Parts: sequence; C-alpha cells; structure tokens
Amino acid sequence: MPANKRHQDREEKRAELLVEARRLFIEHGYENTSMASLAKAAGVAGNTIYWYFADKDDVLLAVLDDVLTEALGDYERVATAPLEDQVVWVVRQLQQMQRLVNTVHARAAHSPAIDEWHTGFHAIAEGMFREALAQAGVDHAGLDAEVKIGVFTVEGLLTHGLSQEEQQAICRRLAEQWTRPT
Amino acid sequence: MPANKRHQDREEKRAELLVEARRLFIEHGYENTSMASLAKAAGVAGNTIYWYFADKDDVLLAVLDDVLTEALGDYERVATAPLEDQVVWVVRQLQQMQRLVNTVHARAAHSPAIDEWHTGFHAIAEGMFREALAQAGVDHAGLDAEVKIGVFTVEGLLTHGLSQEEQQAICRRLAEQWTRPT
DNA sequence: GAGCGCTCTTGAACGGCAATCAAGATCGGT
DNA sequence: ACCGATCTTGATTGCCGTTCAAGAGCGCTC
Repeated sequence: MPANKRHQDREEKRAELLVEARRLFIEHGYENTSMASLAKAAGVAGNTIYWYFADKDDVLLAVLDDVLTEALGDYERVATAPLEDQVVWVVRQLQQMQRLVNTVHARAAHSPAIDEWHTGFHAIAEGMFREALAQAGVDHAGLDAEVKIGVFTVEGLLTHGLSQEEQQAICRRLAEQWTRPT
Repeated sequence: MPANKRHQDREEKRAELLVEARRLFIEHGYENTSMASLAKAAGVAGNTIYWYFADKDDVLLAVLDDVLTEALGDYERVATAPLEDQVVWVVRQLQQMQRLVNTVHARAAHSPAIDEWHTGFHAIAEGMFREALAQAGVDHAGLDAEVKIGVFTVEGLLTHGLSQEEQQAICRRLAEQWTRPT
C-alpha cells in the first residue's frame, strides 16, 4: 500500500481540520471565522488548509455534509415517534445550527456549490416531510404545497427570533391543517 | 439662512449618492458593490461617502428607508383590491427587490441597526397583513400565528427559486385557510 | 477684502481578508 | 543513498471597508 497509507493520513488530517471548522462555524459563524484563525485553531500554517480544500466554501460544504450525515443518523431514533414530535425534534436540531442555516442561505446566492447542496438538502428534507404528511392522512392534492408551507414556516421560525410560546402557537396552527381533513 | 443653504446642498448630495447606491445594490447586490465602485459611479472619491454615511450598513439602511417609503406610497393604489391580489402585488414587489431582501436577512445578524430595521419592517408588514386577514373574516384565535405562517411562506417563496405554478399552488393552498372558516 | 472657521473633498494609508506562489521539508519506494 | 510525490510554510498579492491628515471651497465678520 504505497499511496494508500498516504491517503489514509490525508483523510485523517482533513477530518481533524473539519472538526475545528465545524466547531468554529457553529460557535462563531462562518463569516466571523477567518481561514487564518481556523488554521491557528488547527495548529497549522494559514495556507495549509488550501492543500485539503479548494477554498473556504469547500470547507463549509464538507462541514455541511458531516453535519447532515450525523443528523440523518440521529433521526432514526425519532423516526417512529409521532409526527408532531418529529417536527419539534427537527426544529430543535436546526436551531442548534442556526448560524449554519443562515450561512447556507447567504452563501447559496454566491456559490453554485453551496446552492446545489442547499437544493439537495431541501429535496431530502421535503421528501421525508412529504412522506410523513401522506402517512398522517393529508390528501394527495395540495400535498406538495403543504410541504413547502411547512418547510418555509420552519425556516421562518429559525431565522426570526420568536419566543417559545409564539413558536408553539405557530406549530399548533400549522399542525391543525394536517390532522383535520380538508 | 447660513447653515440652511448648506443643509439643503447636503441633503441633495446625499440623495444623489442614495440613487446610485439603490441602483447598484438592486442590480449587482450589496456584497458585490464596493464602496469604491459606488463612489466611482457617483463621481466622487472613494472616501467621500463617509462624510454622508457612517459606514456601508448606514448606506444600506438609507436605501431601505427610501425603498420602503416609496413602496408604502404605491401600496395605496392596491389597498382597496381583493386580498388575494394584494398578496400577489406584495410578492411581486418583494421579488423585484430579492437581492435587498436577502441582504437584509444576511446583514441583520451582523448589524444591530439592520436588525432593528428588519424587525420594524416585519411589524409594519404583519400589522397590515393581520388587519387584512381580520377583515377577511379569519377568527381572532390563531390570527397571529396565521399571519406569521403567511409571512414566512412569502419569504420562502422569495428566497427559494420556485416556478410560477408552484408559487401559485402554494398561495392558493394558503388562501384556502383564510377563506374557509375553521 | 482680509482673515477666520466650518463644510466638504481627496490621496494616501491601515488592517484584515481569501487566495496564491515559490521554496523547502518530509517520507515512502527503489 | 537517492528520487519523486506529498505536504508545509513564510512571504506576497489584490481587494475590501475604513481612517487619517492635509487641503480646498465658501459664507460670515470686522
């Protein structure tokens, strides 16, 4: 294994950099994290990161993939819970990543790669949401629209600072639409 | 009138700078418009802008005030139209300012002044929306939640690129909730 | 109309940023 | 022991928002 060992080391180092990047992006935000500070936190020279990642957006992309993979793994633990609990769980998860969510929406306009990831994420999330709603008995006509409304509302809850009561009231109102047949 | 004439000139020059800033922010976006390019477009030195505005966010704030004032004036022409038409009109207006909308959401996290403007804008928009819904016969209980859902959905329509049909389907689904009593 | 002070403008500079470059260190395979 | 690929680094580039110090322009007063 000539290049294999090297390859192994490369992946490990890349993973270490990603751990730091993920922490800094979530704690301080993407825009407040310079490549220099990320490098210092990881204990390497400022330009070393560019050996493992094409640019800063590429780091963000890798962090997003990591976070999403982990979240999808965690989801299985609540996949069998009632629909309402699942929604609450998803909102909680996203709220912990609020900075990342905002960053994705902000960067999607500038970076095609981030935009593509964002589109893919919505496809996954809306697919699961759609299935959950269908299983809950929402009629087929207008299901897609209902999914979008739900997703947009969740996004609104994330980006605008609302009190716990307001959030609950909105979620309740939204869920009435699903439990009650049209 | 010693300082009055001066004051007049100052306001005129400020207004000229704002015209250019508004055009560039909407055409090319806030982040893609450097203070240097704005100055060049206005025919002044790069740092002259700082005599009229505290910083770049202050320019954005003034542009936002201008745009909002103008939009509120135009609104009176459709204020008596059916509710559904009003919603369509608002979405159209906002879509023309998509870049500004995204910028506000992005900058609100960094600039307290922009965040404050954003909060105020929501208060105005949601106040008008709430009144329109109440007049349409939506019951008082859950009115606030319904307003938020509507606003968040409109924001979602703006930030995510959806086809005309999808947008219409979502608006229709949303409006069903208002026309049909709970 | 000379002098004064406030308003306004400007070229130059500063510090921070993402990204690049060229030179050198490290290390597995021969 | 040597070579070449892999990896690291200090120095540099170019752009950005912002600041500074110096100097115009202009109205007022004596």
